Amino acid sequence: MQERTAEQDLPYDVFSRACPSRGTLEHVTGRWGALTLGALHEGSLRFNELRRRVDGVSEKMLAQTLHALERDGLVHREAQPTNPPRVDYELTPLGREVAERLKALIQCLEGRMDEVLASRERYDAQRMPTP
Amino acid sequence: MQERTAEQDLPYDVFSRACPSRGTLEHVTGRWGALTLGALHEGSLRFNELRRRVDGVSEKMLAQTLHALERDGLVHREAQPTNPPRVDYELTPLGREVAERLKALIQCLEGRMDEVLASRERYDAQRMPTP
DNA sequence: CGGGATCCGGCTTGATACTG
DNA sequence: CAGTATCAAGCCGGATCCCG
Repeated sequence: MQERTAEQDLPYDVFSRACPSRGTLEHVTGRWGALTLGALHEGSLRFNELRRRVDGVSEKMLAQTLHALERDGLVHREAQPTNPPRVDYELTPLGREVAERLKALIQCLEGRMDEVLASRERYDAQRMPTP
Repeated sequence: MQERTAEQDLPYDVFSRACPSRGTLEHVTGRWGALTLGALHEGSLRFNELRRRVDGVSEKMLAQTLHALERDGLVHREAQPTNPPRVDYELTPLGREVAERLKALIQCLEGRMDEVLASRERYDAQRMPTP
């Protein structure tokens, strides 16, 4: 048996610069990726619904984010050739698993923000006694 | 009981542009934040150990990342005034909880990369029939 | 060893305008 | 409605030099 630092013998290691899993992790946890997956975890949404839900995202970045997530197989795009066009985005089974974990992280953070904010105040106070 | 889109009545909502939780989420899930927390989840590490473990990070970005995580109360910095100096970084209890969730996400992704890669090939093939 | 300060190129991002 | 195209700006991130 080989000596290894990782606890499992997975073929993909996000800590390696060259591993493709790092790119996917960045799509998932990126600024807009995380929020997009979080929003879609609550249910299927159309483009502009998503845009409103993810406060602050631009059209371009939302489109770009959705493309990356669709390419990675986390989001499914359902376009209906009607007029006006209607496009729904929803999570794939894989996307749902990822979003589940992401949501656990987000809720953990949201629930502990008081501690975070308190820590920030302590940190800042200690560094800025008398400017 | 109020009608709400969110499933819980938390005071912090990461979907709002102005909520401080969004900033913390970005520190945690940011390019280097996620990998740094992941690395520290395996145990306490010194600056340059961390630098080697998180393949590709520069001194500046690692320092910057560690400051943000320390300020948010996720990482504890233990400096020993020896010569040469020795500084150890370790997760706080709060940081451990966050890292736990993060690790679940990372391992989920690493374990499903074959699906992701297959999806990418399908996506690319469908868009590039004959350049 | 463990950083801080500075410079600077380029990728990411945000407006805006346009299309189907 | 659901995007694409274009372009300028700005911040990210790397390289370098420095210090305790």
